[in-house]
Amino acid sequence: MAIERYNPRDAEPRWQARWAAENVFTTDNKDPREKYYVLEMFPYPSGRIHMGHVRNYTMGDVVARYKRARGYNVLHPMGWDAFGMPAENAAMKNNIHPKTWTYENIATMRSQLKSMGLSLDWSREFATCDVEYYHRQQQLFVDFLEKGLVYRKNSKVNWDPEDMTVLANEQVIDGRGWRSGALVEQRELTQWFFKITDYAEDLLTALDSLDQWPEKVRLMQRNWIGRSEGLTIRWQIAPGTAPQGFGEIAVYTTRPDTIFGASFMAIAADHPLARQLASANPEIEAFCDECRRAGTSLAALETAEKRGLDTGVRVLHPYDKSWEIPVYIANFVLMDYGTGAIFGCPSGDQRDLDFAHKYDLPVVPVVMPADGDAASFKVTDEAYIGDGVMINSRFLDGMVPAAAFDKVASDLSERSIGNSPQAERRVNYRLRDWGISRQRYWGCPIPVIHCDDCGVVPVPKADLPVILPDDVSFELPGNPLDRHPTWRHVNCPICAKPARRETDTMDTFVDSSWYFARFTAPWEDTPTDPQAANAWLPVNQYIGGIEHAILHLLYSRFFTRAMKATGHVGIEEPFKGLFTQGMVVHETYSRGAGAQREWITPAEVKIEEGDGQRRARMLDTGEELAIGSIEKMSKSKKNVVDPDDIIASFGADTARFFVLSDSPPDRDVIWTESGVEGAHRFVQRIWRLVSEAQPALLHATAKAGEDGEALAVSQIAHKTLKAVQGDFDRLGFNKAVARIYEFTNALAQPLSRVASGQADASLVAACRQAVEILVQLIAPMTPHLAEECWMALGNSGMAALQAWPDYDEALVAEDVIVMPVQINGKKRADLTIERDADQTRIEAAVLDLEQVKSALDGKSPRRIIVVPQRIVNVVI
RNA sequence: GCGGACGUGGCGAAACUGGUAGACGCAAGGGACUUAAAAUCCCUCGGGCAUAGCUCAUACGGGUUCGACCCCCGUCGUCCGCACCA
Repeated sequence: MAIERYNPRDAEPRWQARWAAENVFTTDNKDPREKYYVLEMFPYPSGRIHMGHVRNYTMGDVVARYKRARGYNVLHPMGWDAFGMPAENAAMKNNIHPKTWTYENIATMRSQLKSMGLSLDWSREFATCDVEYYHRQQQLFVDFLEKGLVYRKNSKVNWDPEDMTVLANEQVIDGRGWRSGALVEQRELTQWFFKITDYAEDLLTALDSLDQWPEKVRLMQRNWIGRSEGLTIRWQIAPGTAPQGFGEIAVYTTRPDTIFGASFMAIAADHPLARQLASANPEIEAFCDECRRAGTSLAALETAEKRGLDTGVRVLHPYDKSWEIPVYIANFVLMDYGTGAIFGCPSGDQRDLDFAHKYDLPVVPVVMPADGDAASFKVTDEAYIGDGVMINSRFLDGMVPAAAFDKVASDLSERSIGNSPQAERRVNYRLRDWGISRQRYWGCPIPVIHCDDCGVVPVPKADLPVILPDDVSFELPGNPLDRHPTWRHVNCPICAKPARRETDTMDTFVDSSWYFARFTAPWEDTPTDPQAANAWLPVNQYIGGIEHAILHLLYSRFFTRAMKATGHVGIEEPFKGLFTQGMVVHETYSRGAGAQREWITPAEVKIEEGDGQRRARMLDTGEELAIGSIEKMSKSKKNVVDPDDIIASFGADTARFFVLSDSPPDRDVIWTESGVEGAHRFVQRIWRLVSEAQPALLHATAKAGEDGEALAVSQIAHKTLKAVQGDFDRLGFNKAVARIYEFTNALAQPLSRVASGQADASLVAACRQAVEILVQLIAPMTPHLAEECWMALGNSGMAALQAWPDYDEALVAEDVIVMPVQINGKKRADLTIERDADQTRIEAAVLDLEQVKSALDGKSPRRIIVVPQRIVNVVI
């Protein structure tokens, strides 16, 4: 009988249509079953989906389908992170409206995602650029404003003078705008900020509770928040050395114990004292300007020389009024950390040491190793930063640094200058407040109005949404909202006099900081339905790229807290489980070299293998190409494989199965043509095995046999079921794939016997049950194939709706097991024995083995180690 | 510089809590079927000696243990994150 090859082009759209028609994946909030929320990071609608999306959404879909089978009420939604610069860039370049561009891209990508057969609840879909969505975001903003979680302040920003816009630090490359190439300026602008620092401590300590997050991500967030404990010390200025009005300088230090090693003080170029001095002294002014310019380029910091300028100002040592210390302006001191001023202890800090050498300042060692000799210990080229014992520090001598820290802290805290203590213990964070103002069109308008009389007035909720105008032009650089003829002119909501709208829009990271909450009730006219949000959140399993380890995931954690403070949710942590998946990478192909190098896309390349050689040739001309390194798929290297092409030639199931195979999901997976073909072979093989045996399986009536081959088939089926279940629980998709391959290999023989009529009724019955289990195991990964097989087996209903089978413990645990027998730690024999055999019985059986007898040669063993059900080791 | 992760066949990788190292897939080689090809099926596949079995082998050098890819110490290498944070 001729078996037709499985045809995904026919089967896949058919099942997708049926799932949609029967609303199989639409989620009901009122469903009483236990809830499970699985979410993948939503895509930016850049134009087309790429293989990274395929991998990300396939993993999430496996979890969703698996959890659904396990009886959960699963929420698995999809949306679009749709505001952002690329739409405006496209508008400027191609004269297409950002809105048109974005929604067209969404339409394309939506149909691409649908062709993957993802079990998504499309009824909850939204884009962040939908008025419906950003309306609610404006409501949130107003609530945050009322709660004091939003404020305005002057802030230094990277300003691109050509494009007339603010750039993020990442968009400044070597001091120039990434688009315009213009030299970036530092500008002071009034910007809106979210008070994320209010939650710094909480965001830090709560990381400990996120035990289903990768340790790596938690560590990155810990470092980003950057907590330090120290002391702010006020140093008095030596009379007559500083301009009027400056009597002291406050310094933040984490090492007050090293105070007797101080040999200079350094302040930032933007420190008030530095500014004051600069205004009266051109030399100082020039130096400060230079420091500011250098600060523009992040990359330059790596190599920038530590430089300083002696201001002539002197401060008095807190413990010795006769000890004067010079004050420098230095290019490495940051105004926005601590107090913008430091004291330098060259012996205990490499940077301070370099500075001291350069400007010939004293180097006094104050900490030495515990076993050191105070008389001879010197710091010359390398600062000593380790623990140890205090020296050259008067009354601190002999203490450990931690004790010296406490002594100085309590000492100076009790003294006062004027009415306040000379020093205070302080906790500092590296984390800055989140600046969200963007001088852009394609973003959520910040809903406030500037009135000359009433100041900054939030737009009343009844007047929301503030809708982006459609009639804007992109012919000129800058923010189109600024030059719109009418949009910005409104009346003040308080005094009704003419006023101006805020024309800045919000950072797009705001949009993605709460979308997961919106999915729980996207129909509400408030940002959330707190009841629904609390029922679904936190997201049980969030899946996305490691590149969002800090920004998006930290902002979302802050936002959830802010939403709790304003009554929109009752929880603090948005994501209970987080999984960061690896990238899809591909070999690169090219011809030519250097500047002439031309990259060739894999679709035009064929690979030849043999005799240990691997060659790449042009498909059409046969020209040999250079095979380059394996890299992330990117347009510039052209090593991109289009998911549409793969789905068209192999089907979605093959693509899905391939991205789950081979590599652990948190590591990069290498896309190879032969690997895809392997996955496709598997899909065809399953179909062939099922359809060849189908006529016989359809008529299986007997009970599965409890011995011989039928038992073996049942055992492997249930063992695989148990193992794959565990793999899915731990997101070990590559292991699940391997086990399913093994299972399939084991079924091939019995099934071919079934197909050719050589199997007895009990084997046929066992095979039928095993095949059904196989189909259910593959259903989360290759759902269309599973439906097709499920139907072929004569079952009614859809595979997608079947409950996960329970494995039979009796079939998983065998009565008789094979234990490896080692002699002196090396495997020498196998022992077949009852599973529950006791120590004595095993020892006796082992000593009876030929290999053991000959090794012992009549002697008795020194020891026999028996690990029940695992291994035996005979020590001779 | 600071912090972290990783290192296993030709390749991607398995190996539970310290218990048979290399499952599974890819590639390769050989064979069957076929006029032929595709598809499919069977065999081999870490190194060495030898083909039964022995021996070496999880980056390298030590250690702990009856037993180490796994734990400890040291060395080398790769990747990632942060980076003037006082």
